[in-house]
Amino acid sequence: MKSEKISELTTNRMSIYLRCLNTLSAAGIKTIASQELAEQFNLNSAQIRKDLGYFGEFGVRGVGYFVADLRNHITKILGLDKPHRVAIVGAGRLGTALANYQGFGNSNFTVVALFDNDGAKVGQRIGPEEILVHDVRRMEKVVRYEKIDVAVLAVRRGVKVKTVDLTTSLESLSYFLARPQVGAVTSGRRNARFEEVAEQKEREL
Amino acid sequence: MKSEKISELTTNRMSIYLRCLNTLSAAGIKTIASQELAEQFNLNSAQIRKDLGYFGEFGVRGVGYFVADLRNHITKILGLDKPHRVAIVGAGRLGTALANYQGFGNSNFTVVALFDNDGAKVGQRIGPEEILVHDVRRMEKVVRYEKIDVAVLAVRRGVKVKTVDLTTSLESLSYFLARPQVGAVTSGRRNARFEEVAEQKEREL
DNA sequence: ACCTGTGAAATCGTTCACAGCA
DNA sequence: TGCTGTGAACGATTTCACAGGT
Repeated sequence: MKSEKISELTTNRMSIYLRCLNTLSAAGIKTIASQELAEQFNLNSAQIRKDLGYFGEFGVRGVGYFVADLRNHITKILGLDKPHRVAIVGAGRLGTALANYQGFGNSNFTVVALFDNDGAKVGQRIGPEEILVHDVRRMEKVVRYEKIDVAVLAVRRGVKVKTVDLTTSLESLSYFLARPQVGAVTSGRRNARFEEVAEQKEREL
Repeated sequence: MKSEKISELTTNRMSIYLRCLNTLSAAGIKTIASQELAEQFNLNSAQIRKDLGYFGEFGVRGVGYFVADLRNHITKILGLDKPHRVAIVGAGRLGTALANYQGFGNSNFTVVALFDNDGAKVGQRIGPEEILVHDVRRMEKVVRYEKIDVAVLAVRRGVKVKTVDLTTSLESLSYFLARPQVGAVTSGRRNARFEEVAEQKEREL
């Protein structure tokens, strides 16, 4: 375990390993070798060992990794054992779909607020959780008050539609959130603390 | 212009350049230097010149690139001057949303078929274009008959939700489709000919 | 015997820096 | 002079290969 900078490529893969470990765990599989894990994603087994090696020595020589054990480690490493409070900026179709999306239900990400600059939308409550749509101008205040630590841009003036893998992105982001000062993002030019989810013209998905 | 393998990173950026050129063109701007273009995306100007350099010499020293000209070149390079016929596999919520999605309207991608293994869905017609839902078992036949050259997986058994940038991905894919034998994908582990859009559990977006 | 952990090598991608042309 | 095109330098990431535990 070295204290190098961790690249986003690595944290993305950590998230993928975690999903695989969850499946293995559910299937009752107790141990797994890097070689077997690698075959699931056609990755090189050395890459998996290297990725894990940045964070510690979790394996047993001659055996492999204990599934439950490694799963716990990665969950901690990615900061997924701590809750995250998410704001969605843009209460259009995509933002609304995200607010309704139950897929985060069993994760530690909770959508706690929406923001929009359309006065007609401000004050509305969206989805089963009745999440309030705030005026964007009140963002700073609401972010502080609601202790929001992740923002998802679901709308912005612009030309592009850009969608990212929400689960991997949020889990990867969680890693960097868990290390306020330490790990600067070494790959990619995006600011890891402000994950863009979509930029679109007028029409939304 | 060398005949090197083109990486997916490059074709992705080509798609981005194209979008920018469309905007510049609409704004009536005639020429652009790599430096100015680079500033739009905080990229290095050499990277843009290098990317373009894989495909030819499109610039004029001392001037830059002619917007209309470069736009035409990139459109051709990405194979976007030729139509693509898209099938969506999975007629669940996401697949239906994609079939309804008008965002491809002015592009050369046309959704011509949906597939599902749910007998209740087979035979239905989706969206304003009334795209027919076929039985997955007839996929091979329909693909041939409808001359489908791009498939989008909108559903699959699995655990993950994975979303990719549709526009950039399809445009990038188009490049590799345009070169049947030549350019193998050099980066990434996905098969460029089978672009995955989403894998989800039961519930869909 | 098997599989991890990790330096070293190889590969891949980006940026520099400058020759050369308009 | 200004900007392209590109070899060379650099930096980052992946893969090899093997020493070292169990």
